Amino acid sequence: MLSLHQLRCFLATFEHGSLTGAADALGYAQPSVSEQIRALEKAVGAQLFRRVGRGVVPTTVADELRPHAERTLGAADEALRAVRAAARLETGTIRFGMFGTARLYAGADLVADVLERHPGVRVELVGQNSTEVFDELRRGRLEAAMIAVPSVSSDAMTVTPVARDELVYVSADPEHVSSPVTAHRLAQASLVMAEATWAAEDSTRIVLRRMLQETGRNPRSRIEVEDVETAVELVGRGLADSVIPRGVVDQLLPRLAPGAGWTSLRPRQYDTLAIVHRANATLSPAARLMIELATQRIVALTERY
Amino acid sequence: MLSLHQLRCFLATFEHGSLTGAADALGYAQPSVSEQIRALEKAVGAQLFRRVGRGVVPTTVADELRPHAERTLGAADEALRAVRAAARLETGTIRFGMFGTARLYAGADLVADVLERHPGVRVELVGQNSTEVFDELRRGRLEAAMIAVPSVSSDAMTVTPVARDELVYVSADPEHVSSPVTAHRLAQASLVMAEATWAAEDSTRIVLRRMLQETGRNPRSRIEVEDVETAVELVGRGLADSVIPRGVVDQLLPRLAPGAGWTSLRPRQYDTLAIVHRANATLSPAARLMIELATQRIVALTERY
DNA sequence: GGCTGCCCAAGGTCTGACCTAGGAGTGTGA
DNA sequence: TCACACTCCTAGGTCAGACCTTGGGCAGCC
Repeated sequence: MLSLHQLRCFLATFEHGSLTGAADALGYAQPSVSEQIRALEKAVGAQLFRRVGRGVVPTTVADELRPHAERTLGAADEALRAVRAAARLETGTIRFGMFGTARLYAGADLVADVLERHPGVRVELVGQNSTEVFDELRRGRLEAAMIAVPSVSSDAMTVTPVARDELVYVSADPEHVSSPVTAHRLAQASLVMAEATWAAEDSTRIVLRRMLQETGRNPRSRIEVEDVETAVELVGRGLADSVIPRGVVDQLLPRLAPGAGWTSLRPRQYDTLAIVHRANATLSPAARLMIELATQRIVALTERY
Repeated sequence: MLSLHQLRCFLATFEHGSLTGAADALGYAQPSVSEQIRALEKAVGAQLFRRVGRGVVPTTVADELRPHAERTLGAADEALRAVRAAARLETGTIRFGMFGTARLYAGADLVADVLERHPGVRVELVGQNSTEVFDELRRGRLEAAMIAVPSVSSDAMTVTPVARDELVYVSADPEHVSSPVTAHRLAQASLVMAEATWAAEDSTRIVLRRMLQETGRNPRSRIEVEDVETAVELVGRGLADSVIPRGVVDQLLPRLAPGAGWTSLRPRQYDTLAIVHRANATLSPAARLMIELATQRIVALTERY
């Protein structure tokens, strides 16, 4: 069986024209190199050197092999170099999970933070929705993520809360936000909710459903849209009200719904922002980096309230 | 230390998403593959797979490694393929030594013979002069050769005579070739001799010198030229006479010296055409091929006389 | 909750990669 | 021409590691 070690010995021997010289250069005893060459000759099925009194002389078959040996060793070196660079976060890809709305107020800054410290890397922020991200984590396709969880609990996952974000009621009608919104009023509201695809599992809705269960009603939305931006824009046009995280309010309301206002729910409701990864997993440097930077960003944004 | 074996296991695991699957595909037990992956991870200094309940999932570092691993294994395969093809005489170079005049009457045909049987190979017929070729052989740069030797004898070389070629006297003056030329007449002749560079060691001259030693004279040439063609042409113009192998007479006289004639020496003198290679050397298929074909050609040409 | 499938860990065998020591051949210099 | 220097090979011994089998733990599925 062919091996890189044999090729290394072959090249050294070829260049020195001598097994002893090659052995010295490689730091081995001469018989060791001799053995490798013999093994290589057996592997390729042809004599590579003529043993001629003083030293050895490559055959034409050796001439043929040499460029291929160099290419092979070069490719192996390159592989090692590339992987080490990736492991040191000099190149390669950093993949991190993040749910849709969190990405709205921390995503771009987080990516900027990473790129500043590690200019060579690619960054992938994956996941539109918390539960989707959660699933990727369970399957191991994702190492760690920042997600919004209504209740902090899991068995196979380690969930580390880093901040909480209040869910607030937004509306273009000043009367709707003149005082905190109770469960009763919420049940009657005409709402637009984002993340249509994942409606049933969306974290915000789970919170709302739990709130409304006390009144014996089911939460109903009048409009379903895919992204929060659209939802906020619809609120701005006065077509519906919505419930969104407080952080998103600061980020989107001035731009997309300048006339709208907001108020708390009563009782106040919160999404918990947490770092999640598989239990018993040792985290890679890349994951640790992302967790640290994401936490800093989220905490800085949410502790102002 | 990185090894091809590790890369093979890595790729199989990557593709199957499972150590067991990779082990089955490679024909190993699962713990063996597991061990290789662990060794590879240690070698590159990064985790390549997350062990996640059912199966394993490649990390982004593994994504980075994969194309390099494929390139490396591909290059190794290519190396093996190229060398095996060269060893089977499908590609690569065949190098064979041949002295100047022999090449004149067998060279082109010999090359044609080789190319007909092995269309993919390159052919190198090296050596202008017998002694030069002999030296290349001693140094191992050449595996085997057909050379002209005045006397068949050597210590470190195996010399196998395959034919002999008579040395004949050629002249444009019919009177000079009307009867066999004795040593006495030869000593007085005005001669043109080829292979000026190697004058002292040229095989033909050694024969002549030995012949003339009996008369107590030294051979003297009036003209020295590099190649036999020029010598024959000068003979054709009547500027000098010469002594050349009989085979060359048939080949060159009609074309380069149409008016010239030839006669034997008295006593007759011969160059021995022999296959030479280092003693105790096992010959490669390429060398055996060249020896066989060259012998056939030379024998076919010389046995007519 | 049992079953299956997958991984790791432990322990044993055997190949092969390495060493040292000694013998044979060749080229060089006295 | 002889001895020395240099190269290669062979022989025999050590040790790492590549492979195996067996058994245990954990996740996902019926």
